[in-house]
Amino acid sequence: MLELKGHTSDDLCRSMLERHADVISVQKPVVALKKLKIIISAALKLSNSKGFQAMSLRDLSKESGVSMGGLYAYFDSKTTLLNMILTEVTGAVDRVLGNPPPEVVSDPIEHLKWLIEAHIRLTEEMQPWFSFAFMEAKNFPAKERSWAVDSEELTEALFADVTARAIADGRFRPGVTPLLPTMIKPLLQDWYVKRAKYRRRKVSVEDYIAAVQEMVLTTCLPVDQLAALAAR
Amino acid sequence: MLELKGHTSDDLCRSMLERHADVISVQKPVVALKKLKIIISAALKLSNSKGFQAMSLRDLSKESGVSMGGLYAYFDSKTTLLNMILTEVTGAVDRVLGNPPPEVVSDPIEHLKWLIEAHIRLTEEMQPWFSFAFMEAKNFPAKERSWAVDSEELTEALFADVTARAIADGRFRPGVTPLLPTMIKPLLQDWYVKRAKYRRRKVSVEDYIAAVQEMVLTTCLPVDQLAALAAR
DNA sequence: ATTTATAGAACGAACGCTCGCTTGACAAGT
DNA sequence: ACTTGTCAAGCGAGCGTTCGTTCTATAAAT
Repeated sequence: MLELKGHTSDDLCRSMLERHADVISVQKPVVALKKLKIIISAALKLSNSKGFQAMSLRDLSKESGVSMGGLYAYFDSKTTLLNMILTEVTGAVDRVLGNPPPEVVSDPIEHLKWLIEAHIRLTEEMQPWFSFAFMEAKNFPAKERSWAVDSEELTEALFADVTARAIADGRFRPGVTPLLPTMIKPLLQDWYVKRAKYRRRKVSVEDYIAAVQEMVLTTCLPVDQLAALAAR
Repeated sequence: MLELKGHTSDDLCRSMLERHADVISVQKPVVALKKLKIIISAALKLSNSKGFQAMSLRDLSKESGVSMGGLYAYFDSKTTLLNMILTEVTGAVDRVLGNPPPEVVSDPIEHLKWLIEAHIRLTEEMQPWFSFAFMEAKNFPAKERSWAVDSEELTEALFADVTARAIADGRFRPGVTPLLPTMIKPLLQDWYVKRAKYRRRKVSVEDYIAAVQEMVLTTCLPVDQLAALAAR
């Protein structure tokens, strides 16, 4: 099974500490990491249930057990807190999807299947982070919003690249819709946007990965290869 | 081309006036309709750019040109305003998708294609309303949220029904993923959630409808029918 | 004259954020 | 061994502001 590394909440908070050392006034790394994890986990919990805007810092203080003043040792404004979280999410996407294992890059179809699996597994392990990013990125100041869009387009570009390579190599059915790379994204996003629904219906990650791969491949592979695919 | 009726902003606001006559204190229908249209359109504009929570009633007052007191002649709380809009959206979905033309209901595959087209065309014409519903439904009190989920599941149920009929009739490939009806929804939603992206890329409604139909049908039709489909 | 509609000041609550004070761990000085 | 000094860390009442909502005075329509 595909293994991904470096995005436990521990890893992510450690990365946040480094990235925002200028704004975080707590010096001792052990203390800082421990508290930051608590604060971020509380922030994700509250934001994902009522929205980031609707979460007041008093809510966050109560949920995390850190006082108002204490919170401001970890960020200098509520908007900074938002950006700190969003930055880690896009960072994780770039790091994971941008580094495919060497054995898949030579075959565009294997690469495509890997991208689908890696994306779904990553969002599964970082589920609250992705829900947060998806829900909140829209509602914010022009600056932050535009790079949220950029990040979305960057992911899509990975699918567009691999699709273009497959077409150039004659591995896809002629005339397959040019919208294919665009349409993969919403299928991947549904896994974390509607996570509760899939949990309720007992759909496993593996089920979902297989379903998306099936749908995408049947859309783009040459017709004469589909029988073999279905037979597996 | 498929024609849908009864969901211009005029129709929708008229319906809002009837449905919430108890809460709207303005008596003269002509005046009420005119102003309500202005208020709702301003509310959708502001909400879709900064989020419903972040839209203050002072923003809304300024944008619509209606005073604070004036606004409260049309709703008795900000939450009521939210519900008034959401109610019209789910109402339109039920009305349109629940009434397929007689000529398609006998054939599950035609019915499926019609559902896809009707959903995308409806969300195209009511785009700001659907964006609003999608973005805001999540962040709200248990009551409103649960029926937002219900409404989502109801739409999905229509796809599940028609899929089940197609399978019973032997019209689908054996072993097609049971997740198919679930996965159609995010494809349909992408049209209004990421409307700006598709506009920027000059993707027309017709293009998008065709692409979704292609993707769905290639996933579920028997392999020996796909060549014919591709040839069209 | 009476009803209907509108404007905008006013209100209490809650917001993000600040700041002076307390705490506690640890090292220096005796 | 004990006291003292130091400073990072944490606290929460309070600041100015803005929120949703209400109210009263006025204007318009009938």
